[in-house]
Amino acid sequence: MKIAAWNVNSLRVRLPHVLDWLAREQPDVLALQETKTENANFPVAAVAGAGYRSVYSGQKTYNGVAVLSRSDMLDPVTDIEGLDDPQRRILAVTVDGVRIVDLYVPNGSEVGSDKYAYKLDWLAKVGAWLEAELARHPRLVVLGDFNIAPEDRDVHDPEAWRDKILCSGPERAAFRAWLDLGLRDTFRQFEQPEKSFSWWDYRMNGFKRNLGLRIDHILASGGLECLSCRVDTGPRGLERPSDHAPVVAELRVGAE
DNA sequence: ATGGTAGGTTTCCTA
Repeated sequence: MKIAAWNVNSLRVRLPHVLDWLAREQPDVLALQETKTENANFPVAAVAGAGYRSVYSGQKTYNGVAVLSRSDMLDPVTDIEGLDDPQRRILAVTVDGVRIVDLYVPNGSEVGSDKYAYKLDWLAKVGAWLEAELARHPRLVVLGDFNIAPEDRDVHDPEAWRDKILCSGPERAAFRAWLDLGLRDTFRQFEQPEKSFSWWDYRMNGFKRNLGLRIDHILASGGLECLSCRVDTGPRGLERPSDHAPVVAELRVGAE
């Protein structure tokens, strides 16, 4: 299964990039974040024209997640017990026996802010749900925009970002706690170029100067073998790009 | 400490 995660920062604006990328990369599954599209306006027909089915959980203006797949998607879940959240950030589906959890983790704005407290609470509650989801589904993928750079090597300037949002100790601890549930960061299973990132600020020529962070991730459970994982920086260099690049992994059902 | 850019039922909010 070739699977990818991409924060598109408005699917309406990015639809041409997404359709071109699907045609070129031919993934089995593409998980989108920040679609910023109400369900009634989701571009189902354009996506179907590219050979993909759509499942989505959207809202006006902010957030929004969707999964595009060549195969049927079963048992969609958009809300979890104990998290009464109107923000559309979670979408789980099952494709070919693999449980796929598409997440748009809250940004958190600033360490110490109300949004930061919401982020940490969200991470704890979703983590508890993932633990149960892992017990139900030995073949589990958790992917999307985590808004967490797990380690200093995931940050272009670790000292400037020290204890800042996306890099703070509690955020990194929450990420590690998710790994400790039995998930692997597939990107780090392979040798990677130095300064590999998945997001670059639109400001200050961030992409051209590679002033990025690696905050988009594909985590896989022990029931899945990962054959490769990379960031495709190509779309970030296009005209009118998303500020994120797609992360792509090849998974195979393992022995477990 | 500030600002730069992008998207959105836009004159601020979010990232």
